[in-house]
Amino acid sequence: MIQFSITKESKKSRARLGHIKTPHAEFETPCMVPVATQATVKTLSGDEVLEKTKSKLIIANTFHLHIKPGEKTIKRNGGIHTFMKYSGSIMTDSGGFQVFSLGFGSDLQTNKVIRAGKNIQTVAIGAQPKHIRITDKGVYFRSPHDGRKIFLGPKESIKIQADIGADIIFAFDECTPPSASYEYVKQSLEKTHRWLQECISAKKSRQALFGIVQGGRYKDLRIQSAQFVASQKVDGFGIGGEFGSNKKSMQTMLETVTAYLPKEKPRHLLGIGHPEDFIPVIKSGIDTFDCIVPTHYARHGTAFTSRGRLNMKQARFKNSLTPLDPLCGCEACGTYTKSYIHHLIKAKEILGLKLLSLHNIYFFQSTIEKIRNNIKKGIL
RNA sequence: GCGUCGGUGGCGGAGUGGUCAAUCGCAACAGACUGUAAAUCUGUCGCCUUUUCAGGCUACGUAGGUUCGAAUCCUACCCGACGCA
Repeated sequence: MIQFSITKESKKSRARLGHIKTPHAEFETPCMVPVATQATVKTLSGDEVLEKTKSKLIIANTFHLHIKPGEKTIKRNGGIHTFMKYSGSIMTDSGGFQVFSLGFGSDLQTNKVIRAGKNIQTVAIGAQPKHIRITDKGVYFRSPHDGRKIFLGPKESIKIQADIGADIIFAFDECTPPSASYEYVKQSLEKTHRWLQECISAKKSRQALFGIVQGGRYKDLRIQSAQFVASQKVDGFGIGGEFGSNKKSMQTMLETVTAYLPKEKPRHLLGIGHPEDFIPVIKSGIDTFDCIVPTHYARHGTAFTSRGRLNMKQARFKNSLTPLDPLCGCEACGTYTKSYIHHLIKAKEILGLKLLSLHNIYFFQSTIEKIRNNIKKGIL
């Protein structure tokens, strides 16, 4: 179980300051949740995440941990916290995103957010992805590693998540593709809602269960979903999928959704979080959100800074003796020059990826800390 | 000294008469990435003309030659590897 309290509500927007206490840690919201798909925030140890990136909540993945190493192994280790030696709070995503990423996402070669101008084939009602099969009971996957068949439905997901042992677990949903037709999303939504009820009755543990609001880019479906999930016995809310092809439509949609959610329960936005998204997302009433961006971009050589993105592969940093961001208080910025980090990245040294991951997460959290302060001061 | 094989763009290495500014790999340069299979993917990569499905120039060790046409054939020279003295 978790405790959530709201410490301040903005008068200027739907933003709120909050406090979450889980069996493992407590922290202030809004905050960004680093992604630890395979029980590691890639390149960082649990201690490093906790002590060097200001992150007290991370999110791991049910589907991937089920395949490797298997939930039983994690259980034998005493649960995911002791397994990965992270003493903060942990969420597990249910595997619902893999219904998209290994399904239509893979077929259409698209991400969950479509860039404006990019045309993706519409997914019509009744369509099935090539490599997985979505049924009323759950989803037949193929393991990305060896191709073996894996079935995941609401009961299976909840059971696996119980063994993994995170503080907060998510209901099994279908994350619909951004190009899904209205009819497809409508039908999928009914299934996701049914699955939520099955998740609720399957849950035996004391873990907090978050139900997920879907509905794609269709406002009435989003409202319908928010109302349904709000009516269920859940401890909080996840908001998933895509919200339209521009940032403005995302904020509008999120404001619509949160308006239908009881304010005393926490809201987690799944898989969104470029720095330019922070303010619109937080202003629309989101408490936590996870994103691969800080770590994923780090491994591709990008540093996020108060002066924008830096592509650390570029030769212009070869002899730059200043830190990534002079305003940043992270270990990487306090210790190393851009010249050194540029060298590490060019030389494909692992430390470079690690320092950028550490910096990016710290930078994201610091930026959000400033936003929290602005809410506190009544500016936002 | 004789013989054999070889010298190709930053590097490695294809190509053996025209469709070759030259396959490919690496490096370099630029870009993408939003509930992470992928530390990955995409583009550019001789020089010049504003970018161009456009045009011009210089290129395959050096210098000549054969040919309508040569990185590709011939001659000489230089350099390298190996073999024999």
